[in-house]
Amino acid sequence: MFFYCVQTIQYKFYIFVAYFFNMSFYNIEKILPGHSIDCVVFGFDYNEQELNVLLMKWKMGGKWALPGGVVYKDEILEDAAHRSLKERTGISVSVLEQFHTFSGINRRSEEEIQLMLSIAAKYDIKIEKWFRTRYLTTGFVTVVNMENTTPVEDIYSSECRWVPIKDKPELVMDHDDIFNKAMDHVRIQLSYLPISMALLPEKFTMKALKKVYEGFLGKPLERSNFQSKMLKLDILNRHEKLMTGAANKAPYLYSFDKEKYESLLKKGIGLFV
Amino acid sequence: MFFYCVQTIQYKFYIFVAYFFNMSFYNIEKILPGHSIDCVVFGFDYNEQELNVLLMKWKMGGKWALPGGVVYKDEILEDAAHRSLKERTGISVSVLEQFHTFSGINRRSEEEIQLMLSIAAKYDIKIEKWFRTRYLTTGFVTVVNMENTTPVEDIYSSECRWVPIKDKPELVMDHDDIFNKAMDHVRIQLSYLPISMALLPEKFTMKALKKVYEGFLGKPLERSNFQSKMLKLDILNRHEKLMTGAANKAPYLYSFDKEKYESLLKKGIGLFV
DNA sequence: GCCCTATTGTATAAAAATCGCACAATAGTA
DNA sequence: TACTATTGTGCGATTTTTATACAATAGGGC
Repeated sequence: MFFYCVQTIQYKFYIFVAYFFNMSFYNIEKILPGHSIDCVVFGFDYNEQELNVLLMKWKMGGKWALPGGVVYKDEILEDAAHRSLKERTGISVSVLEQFHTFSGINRRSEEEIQLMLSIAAKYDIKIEKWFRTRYLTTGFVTVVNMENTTPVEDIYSSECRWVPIKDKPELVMDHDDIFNKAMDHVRIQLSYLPISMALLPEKFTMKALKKVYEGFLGKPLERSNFQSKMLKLDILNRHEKLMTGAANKAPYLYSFDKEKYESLLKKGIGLFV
Repeated sequence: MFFYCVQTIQYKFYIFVAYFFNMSFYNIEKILPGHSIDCVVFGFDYNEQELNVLLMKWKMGGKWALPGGVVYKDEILEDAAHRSLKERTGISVSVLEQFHTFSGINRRSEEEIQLMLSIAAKYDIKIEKWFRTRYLTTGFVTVVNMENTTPVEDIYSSECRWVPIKDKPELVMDHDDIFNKAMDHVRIQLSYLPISMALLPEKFTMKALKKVYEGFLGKPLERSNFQSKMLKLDILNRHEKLMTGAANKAPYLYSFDKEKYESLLKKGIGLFV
């Protein structure tokens, strides 16, 4: 026991697994069985001023999913998350924070298994047992500045792009649960940390910052009070005005003061803290 | 691959593993390989008015550890945590919340492996590979009322008891990291949720409630303001006075109003909430 | 019983934070 | 030049927080 051995499996099955998990034949023996990671990457669309999430559309089955991947035997979960996200979407992020490990017995529904099997039948390989293999997955979350990103689909997905969270489609497996839990996680953090720096471009308007908060909180905030509250935190620098071409007063651009921001992050803004 | 089979292993090795993991011979084939759980159980000592943590002392090696255990193939992590805690310490809790999954490559230090091997040598079995097998573990945390508990060691531990957190000894493997992360988790929760109900007896003094908060926050709070803040939350009922025999004014006893407590828990007490 | 001590419950003033609304400033348009 | 939509800011009213004071009181010592 505990010295698990890989059973003799047909070459075709290897290929199938490689297809499914974006791994070369060589890497299969390097993966840690039974555990995967999934990433919930939030981005802010500065033009539309709304919150987005990074999704990919699986070629096999055509459903949308969070970008995720396997963990290698010599890799911690955090590294697996960074690597997988980069490999599968082309996006590198500096911070990925784990928020929950999902261990449902049947994370794949029976309908999804049947769908996969009907597709896989074309490949003429026995994969039912594989689809029924239990995988735990650890969810990671991060927020990034959409502007600097160009999501690229990998060979196992037909699409990879930002989707406004108000338009989020139903996701595969238990990915909707993962997404919702990520929202909760960020919402709670927002109450005691200003985590919005990574979401916005270098310079941004106060309106955009407010939209970020409203996006996660799911409710409108009072404009002038939000502004004064943020300014009073003393983590913003003011720059030139932004001429939009609209017939109204031009807003100032702001940026985060990195040092002050970091020290406030450490301190937190809590009830007793 | 992915159909893992248990290699032929000597009977003695089975026994050893059963010894180590508190499992009957039969259960060995039912466990999910590679993933375990560990529980950080906080209790409040109403007499000494201080925060404690539930620890067990391993017979093998004599070091202290958090109570933990394996996960069965047909079990989610949450159930595994409840079952393991009950089996290994005799303590049943209503809520166990996961807070982090620890995936370090070498969660067991080289010294610990050598120590275990030197002890295991007496059993005349090859176990080095087993001790080097990688296990991820998910940390769970809960708070309970110590008064109603009687920790009982299992056959693999020489002791199981409450330890004041100020006296916490060094723990095995990465259990100190797990403990610290649990403290952080509760401290953050404390900032937006009154989570102290489970820690205290039915009726308690305001002083005890304050000690709970101070225990997690690690800093003193102002007495009268703490009192008025708590009363203003409107979740406490006041009862008869407690005659301690001390030469001073007797404090009232309080209890949580379950309904109001639950609704406040749902609502939270946050910055924008 | 009478003073003393340590602790508890509460009141309150001062300071700070929050909230709602008003209003001036202004980039562009008609 | 008037008008519109939006932004930055001021400010009083209200609420919350903080620090401190003080009365109440259970028991001990005499």
